[in-house]
Amino acid sequence: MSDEKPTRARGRPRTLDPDHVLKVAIDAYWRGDPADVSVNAICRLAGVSKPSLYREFGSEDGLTRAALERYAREVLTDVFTIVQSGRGLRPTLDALIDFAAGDARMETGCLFYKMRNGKHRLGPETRQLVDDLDAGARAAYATFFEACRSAGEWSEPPPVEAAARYLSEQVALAITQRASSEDPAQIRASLALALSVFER
Amino acid sequence: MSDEKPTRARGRPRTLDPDHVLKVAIDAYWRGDPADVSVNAICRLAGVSKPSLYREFGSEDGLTRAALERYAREVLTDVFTIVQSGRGLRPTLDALIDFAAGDARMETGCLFYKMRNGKHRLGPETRQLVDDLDAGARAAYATFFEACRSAGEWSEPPPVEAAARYLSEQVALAITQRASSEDPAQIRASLALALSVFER
DNA sequence: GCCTTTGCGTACCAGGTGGTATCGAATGTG
DNA sequence: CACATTCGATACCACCTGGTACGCAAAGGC
Repeated sequence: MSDEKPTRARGRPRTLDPDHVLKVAIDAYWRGDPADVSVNAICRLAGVSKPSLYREFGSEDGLTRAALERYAREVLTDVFTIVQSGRGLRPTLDALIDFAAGDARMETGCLFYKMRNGKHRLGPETRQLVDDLDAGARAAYATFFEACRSAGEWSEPPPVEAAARYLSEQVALAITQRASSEDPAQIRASLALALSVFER
Repeated sequence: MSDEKPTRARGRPRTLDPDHVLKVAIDAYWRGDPADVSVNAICRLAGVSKPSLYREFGSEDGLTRAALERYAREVLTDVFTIVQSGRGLRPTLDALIDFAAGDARMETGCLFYKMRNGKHRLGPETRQLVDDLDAGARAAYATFFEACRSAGEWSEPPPVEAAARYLSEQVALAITQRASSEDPAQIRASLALALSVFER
């Protein structure tokens, strides 16, 4: 493609900073409930006019999708890294517990889970991305259990898909609870209890 | 009190049927997401004018509170009955699993949990009722575990409060998942796995 | 017959939503 | 210089929200 350059600067130079807008949007969506944050609010917070935002992202759906995309790239990556680290069963589960119940970034919950909880309110693009991320996470968990089983670390009845679903939902539950300012210690204890089913 | 009578019929006789309105409201809230059902929609569905509804319930908060109150009286009661049935540990947990993963009424989720999930969107009265019901449920679960411990059926480490929280949240998770049309068999399997921590 | 009392419903309110038409500002190009 | 081109911002759109003012209908009391 020839338009990979920073685009011919012919007309009025742009003052809009899409990166900044996206940061503000992610922060606002993440801190509260995505469904309660309007584009007007984002514009106000980012100091940007509404038409500028719409020129950049096309629609509210485009904005939320871009926000979730970036969030996945910058934050969710860490979870995949943990799961794919190749450590054993117990160390990996412990690392997941640490992340879900301890990581400071999850203090107000997870933007992904917040969007997933209100999936029916999202636009089609964002909803699709949510579904893709969800499927990706479950797949990662499944290959993790598969590896553990191959390594002989785990030979209990639940099939890997069921275990992956279970692990995924327990982590989601724990992180979601952190958004309602519950006691992190109790959240950690509950998650540890839930994941103790993989013990013996 | 002397005004317990059907109220002096002096003026125009009322045609509004609060019972019917409440039924319609509960059904609409329950089927979808309470936050997505407006008073306008309730009025349309119930065939009632908005001022009539406001004369009866005062505000949207009053309506949602009345709906949740009745829902608790008619549906949630069954859960309390199960927990307080005095059966043993395993039978009670199995009955809870049956209810959460099998009961036809939970096919579209639980109105209480739907409201709890979007608690910040509720009015003060309804939110208070949600908190009260939540506390009541946890208390019931706690006394249940206490009884099991006294009966010598259960002597594992988790303190009763932690166990109560855990059980409460696992049941909530299972019922909430049913609202997203997931496979009931998998929901049941996940919940059974989660509650297997109380096994030995 | 009137008058009071009560309830119902139309038609409205202010405020917020996602989204856009339009005009002016700021640049490079001829 | 004038022009095309690109961007930004005001000011608007239709629609929906929770909530209400007000006039009319339907009854009992006198």
